[in-house]
Amino acid sequence: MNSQAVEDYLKAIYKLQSSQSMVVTSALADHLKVNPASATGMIKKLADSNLVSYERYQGVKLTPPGEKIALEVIRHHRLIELYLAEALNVPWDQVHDEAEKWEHILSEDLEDRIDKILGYPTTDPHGAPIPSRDGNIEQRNTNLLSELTQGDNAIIVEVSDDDTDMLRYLGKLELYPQTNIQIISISPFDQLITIRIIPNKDSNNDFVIGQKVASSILVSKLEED
Amino acid sequence: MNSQAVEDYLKAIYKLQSSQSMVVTSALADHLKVNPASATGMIKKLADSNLVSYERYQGVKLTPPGEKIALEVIRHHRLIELYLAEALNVPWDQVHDEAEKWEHILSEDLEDRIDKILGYPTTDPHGAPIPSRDGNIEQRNTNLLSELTQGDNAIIVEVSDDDTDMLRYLGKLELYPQTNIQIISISPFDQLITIRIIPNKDSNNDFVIGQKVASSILVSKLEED
DNA sequence: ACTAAACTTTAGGCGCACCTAAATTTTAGT
DNA sequence: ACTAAAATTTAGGTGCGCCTAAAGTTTAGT
Repeated sequence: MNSQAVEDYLKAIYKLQSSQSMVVTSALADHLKVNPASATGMIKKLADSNLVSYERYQGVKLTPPGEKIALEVIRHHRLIELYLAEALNVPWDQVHDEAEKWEHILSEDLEDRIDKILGYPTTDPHGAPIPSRDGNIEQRNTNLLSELTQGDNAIIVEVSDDDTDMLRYLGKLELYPQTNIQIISISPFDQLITIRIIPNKDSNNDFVIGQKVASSILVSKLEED
Repeated sequence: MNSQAVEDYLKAIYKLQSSQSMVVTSALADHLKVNPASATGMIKKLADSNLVSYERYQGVKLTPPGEKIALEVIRHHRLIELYLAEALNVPWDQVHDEAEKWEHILSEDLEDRIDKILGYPTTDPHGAPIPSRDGNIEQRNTNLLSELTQGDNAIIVEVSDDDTDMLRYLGKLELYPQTNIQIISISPFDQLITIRIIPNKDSNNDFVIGQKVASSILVSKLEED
């Protein structure tokens, strides 16, 4: 087995696993943009290597060794994203695609050098936690921005990193991780959300986002004033 | 055709072409550590794509488009080597192996960013010239250190970059690019070369190198005092 | 000029990850 | 509980770069 393919599959399973506890073949195939039949084939090989546990027609789940590899790749990916942003000034909407390529060839030695230069960071430019070298990853209590209700105060924790256009748009709106926001209102029927960035008292700067944007933002709720 | 394989073949042909004007199948196969039959197969595909010109049983030569790609890859390789050495403190005997992996995935955008950060450099850590973006590479008038004769003064221009152990050894001897040396003597029969590093007047620091080391160093002769 | 050795190419196969089409299993609606 | 639709797997095939073994070409020595 080619290790790049293995890493891509394990990483995809890891990401999909957060929503469902068992990842279904079609979801995996969709995510990797391969035919479901191809995913089945690869899944069987991964199961033979003990990287996933697999039940025919049911789905797939990472084993501990599979999860370890997934977390190593994710660590590489996020360290590289941050390094590209900090050291090479790559805009945050481009770092993901670059990191997708680099994550598979990063040596342990370079990983350590980058980690050190960045000062042992814990989150990437999109706010996602960087797993530790030994495979620990911070668990957070978050909500989708789309789940909030009128009046809620929250801090943006993380934005999804894989949609360049979305990221550029969020950048324009200045919706970065660590930004405090308040939900001013939610319109009935079409669920448009009016938001205010919090240090800003001027209601002229309120703006409206739709469901698609709102569900690409992870927040942590803050106590009301 | 997988582009990594194509790039590796073109780069290898470029390097071998400097010694012979037509590269023979077995030399290419040796360099790439594949079976000669495999090289033949790939050569045919490269010829079909107009990247090399090929005569059965005679050998292979880069076409202009093939050379352009080769020089782009070499530019990537050398920029990355220098970047790793300068920005990430990777020791000079390790940068080659890392660069071998990174050269194939470097985007134009990142290439430019790295080039700029390094101040548009013209040589890599081993003294090899970095091709320009449009594919020009400095031609030099050099000799192998092993070709010099007693009394010659010379400056080290370049050392071969692909032998980790050799590089570590040269580092220990402080034989870096830009170092001035003098050939003190050459022993008969076994051709051992006694060398002095030139700002050093103390003959106690003279040392002896053999043919293998001497032929991994490119020098430019200096006028006698 | 000939022949043996060295080199190169051809022929036939392999594993990889992918694909389409057909068969199987699960699911959801009545 | 049954059946139609949806999801999944199996079967069979592709291109890729690699391999070994056999056949063909060039070369160097007599």
